[in-house]
Amino acid sequence: MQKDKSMSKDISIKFISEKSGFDPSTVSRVINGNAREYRISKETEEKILRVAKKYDYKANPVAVNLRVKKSHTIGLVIPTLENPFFVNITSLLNKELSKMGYNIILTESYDDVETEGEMIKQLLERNIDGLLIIPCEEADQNAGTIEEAFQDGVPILCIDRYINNSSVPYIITDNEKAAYDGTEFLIERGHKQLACIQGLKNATPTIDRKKGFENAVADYNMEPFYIGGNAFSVECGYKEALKIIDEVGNPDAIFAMSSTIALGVMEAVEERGLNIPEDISLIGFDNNVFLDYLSTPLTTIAQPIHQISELAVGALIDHIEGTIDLKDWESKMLSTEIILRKSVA
Amino acid sequence: MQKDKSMSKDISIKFISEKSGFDPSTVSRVINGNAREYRISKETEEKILRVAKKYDYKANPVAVNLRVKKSHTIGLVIPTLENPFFVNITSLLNKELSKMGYNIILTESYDDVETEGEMIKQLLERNIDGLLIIPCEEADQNAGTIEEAFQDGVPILCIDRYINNSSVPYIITDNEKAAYDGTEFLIERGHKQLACIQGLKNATPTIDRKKGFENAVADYNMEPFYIGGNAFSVECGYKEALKIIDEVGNPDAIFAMSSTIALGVMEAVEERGLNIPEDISLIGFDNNVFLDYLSTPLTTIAQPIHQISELAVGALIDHIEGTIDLKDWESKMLSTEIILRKSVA
DNA sequence: ATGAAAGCGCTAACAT
DNA sequence: ATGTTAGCGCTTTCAT
Repeated sequence: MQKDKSMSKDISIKFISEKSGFDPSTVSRVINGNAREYRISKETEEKILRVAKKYDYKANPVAVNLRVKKSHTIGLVIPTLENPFFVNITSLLNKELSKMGYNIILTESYDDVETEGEMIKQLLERNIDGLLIIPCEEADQNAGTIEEAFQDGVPILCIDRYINNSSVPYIITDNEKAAYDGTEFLIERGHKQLACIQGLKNATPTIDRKKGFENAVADYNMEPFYIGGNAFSVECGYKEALKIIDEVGNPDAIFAMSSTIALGVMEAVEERGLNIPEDISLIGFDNNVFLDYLSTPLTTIAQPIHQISELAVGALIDHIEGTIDLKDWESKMLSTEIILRKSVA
Repeated sequence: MQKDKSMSKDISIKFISEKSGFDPSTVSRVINGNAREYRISKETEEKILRVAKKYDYKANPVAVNLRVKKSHTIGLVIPTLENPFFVNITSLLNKELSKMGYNIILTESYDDVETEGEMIKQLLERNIDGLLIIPCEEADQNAGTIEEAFQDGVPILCIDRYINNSSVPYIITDNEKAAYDGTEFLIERGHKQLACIQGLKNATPTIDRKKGFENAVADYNMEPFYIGGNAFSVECGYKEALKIIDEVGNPDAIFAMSSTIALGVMEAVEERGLNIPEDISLIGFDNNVFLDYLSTPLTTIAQPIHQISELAVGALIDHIEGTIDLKDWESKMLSTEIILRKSVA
C-alpha cells in the first residue's frame, strides 16, 4: 500500500493533487508554506501535508527551476584541484554554501583560457544562481564573456585573483603587501642575496607579489639576486632552485610564491647538499597541513582563506537574495600573516 | 542590430522560430542535428543554423532536462576535501567526466551518516544522471536509501569503500591484500614488534586493512604489538604514536593506514627524540606529491587511483548511455603497489 | 478559501 | 519536408 514510495521518482504534484482531492495550485501553495498567505483552511493544509508526507513528495527541482529560474546551484571555476591552496578554498566554499542550501558544480580550468571559457559558458547555460571564479592566468581573454554575463545580471565574484578591465568584483589578499612584508622579514633577518621564484607569470597574484618583492628589495637599497619561474608547482621550484644554485650562485634566501614551489626548492637544496635554513633560508606562500611535517617546517605567508570564503559566499548569497547588488559592491583586499616555522634563519 | 546577443538569456527556441520563419519543432530538430533524419531541406537547415548562430542560441538545459530527463550532471559524495586522497580521486573523476561532457555536483559527508543521507537525497532529487559515492563510515545506515534509488534505476557506483548489504556495485582496492603485503614487507625486513594505527574503525578499508595486517602477523607466528586509532587524520597518527611510545614501548615498525596518519606519527616520533627509520620504521597508505619531501620520505602502499577513476567513470557513463547495466556489473577490486622511499629500515 | 488556465523552454508523437 | 499538439512538473495570475 505504501509501496508507492519506491516509485518516488513518479510522484508529482498532480499525483498529490489527485490523492488529496485538491488542485495542484493549492498543493503547491501548501507545500511551499504559503497556506497562510492564501488563506487555505487548516484542514485542507493538514490533509495535503499528510498525503504529501505519505508519498514522500518532493517538488521536482528541475521543473521549479524552469518556472522560477532558481537552481540553488553555484558554479565554481578553479584552476585545479592539484594545487592544495585551491582545494582548501573549495572546501571552505562548499562548507559555507552547503549551510545556505546551495550546491556547487565544480569545474577546473587547468589554468588554460580556452578551457576556462568553455567551463564558464557551460555553467552560464545551466541556470546557475551564481558563479565563483578563481580566474586562470590569461583570464583577461575571457573578460568579455564574464563581463557580459555579469552585466546581464548573473552574480559573479572572483576569488584570489582578479580580472583586468573588468567590473566583476573580487576578493583577494593584498599580495603586494604580503610579499613586501615577507621580503622585509627576510631582510631584517640579515639576508642580502634574495632570490624569488614565481608562480604563473601572468597570474595576478604573481604580478602583485613580484611587485612587493621588488619594492622591498629596492627600499633597502638592494638588488634582487634572481627572479624566475613560471608555475605554482613543485617542479617549478625544483628546477629554478637548481638553476639558481648551479648557475647563479648561492642566495641567502629564497622567496617562493607558493608552498608547492617551496617544496621543490627544498628538494633541490637538499640534492645539492645544502641545508635550510643554515645555508639558504626559505619562505613560502599559502598554508597547509603538511607544512609542519616537512624535513624543515616551512615558514609561510598565510592567506586568510576562511575570511575569503565567508566573504565570497556571503556577498554572493546576499546578491542572489536581493539584499545587495554586486555591481555596487566594493572588492575586498585582505591582509596576510607570517607563520613562523623553521625555514628562515 | 546584433545587439540581441547581450540578452542571450532571453533567446529561446521560439525566438529563433520566429526569426527564421520555421516551427519550433523544426528548429529543435535542426539544432539537435536531426535534420537528416527528418528529411529537412538543406536550405531550411542552413537558414535555421544561421539564425541560431547569429543570436548565439543555446538550448536551455533546464527545459531540455525537464523533457528528456537528462542533466549531464553527476552527483559526487565524498567524505571530505580535507583528506588529500579524496581530493586526488575527485580531481581524476572530474577530469574524466569533463571529457565525457558531464559536470560534477560536489558534496561532502564529513564522514557523518546523516549528512551523507541528506546529500544523497539532495542529489537524487536533482535529476542527476548518476551518482558516485565514497561511502562514509556508517554508510550502512544509508544502504536503504541508496539501494532503493539504485533499484529505481539511478546509476550508482561506490568508490574506495563499499556498503554492506547492498547490491550497489563498487570499485575498491584490495585492502586486505595490500595491508598483508605491506605488513609482510615490514616483517621481511626484520621487524618484529609491529604496531598498526587505524583510520575510522568502521570504514571498510580500515576493516579490511586490519584483517590483512593481523593475518600477516599471524602467518609469521607473531602477535600485533599494538592496534589502535580511529581517524584518517594527522592528529590520530600523532596521538596514537605518542601513546604507543609512552605507554606501550617502542615498536620496530608502525603500519599507518593513511599518509595523513603517517604524518602524525612522524611528528610524534620526532618529538620523542626518535628517528625514522633508524629507531622505528614507518609505512603508510595512499600516495601524494608531498610524500617525497618529508623529513623522511614516506614508503607507502599506493592505490591505483587513476584506474579506479577511469573504471568508475567508464562504467557509469556506459550505464547511462545504455551500453551496460550496472545491476549486472561486477564490482572490481584492484591491486596496490608499494612505493619505496626511505621510512622503512 | 480554492480552482482554472497559462506558460517556463523544450521535444516527440502524430499529423499531413 | 514541415507543422500541430501535447506535455514534462511546477508556479502564479486571475477569477470566483
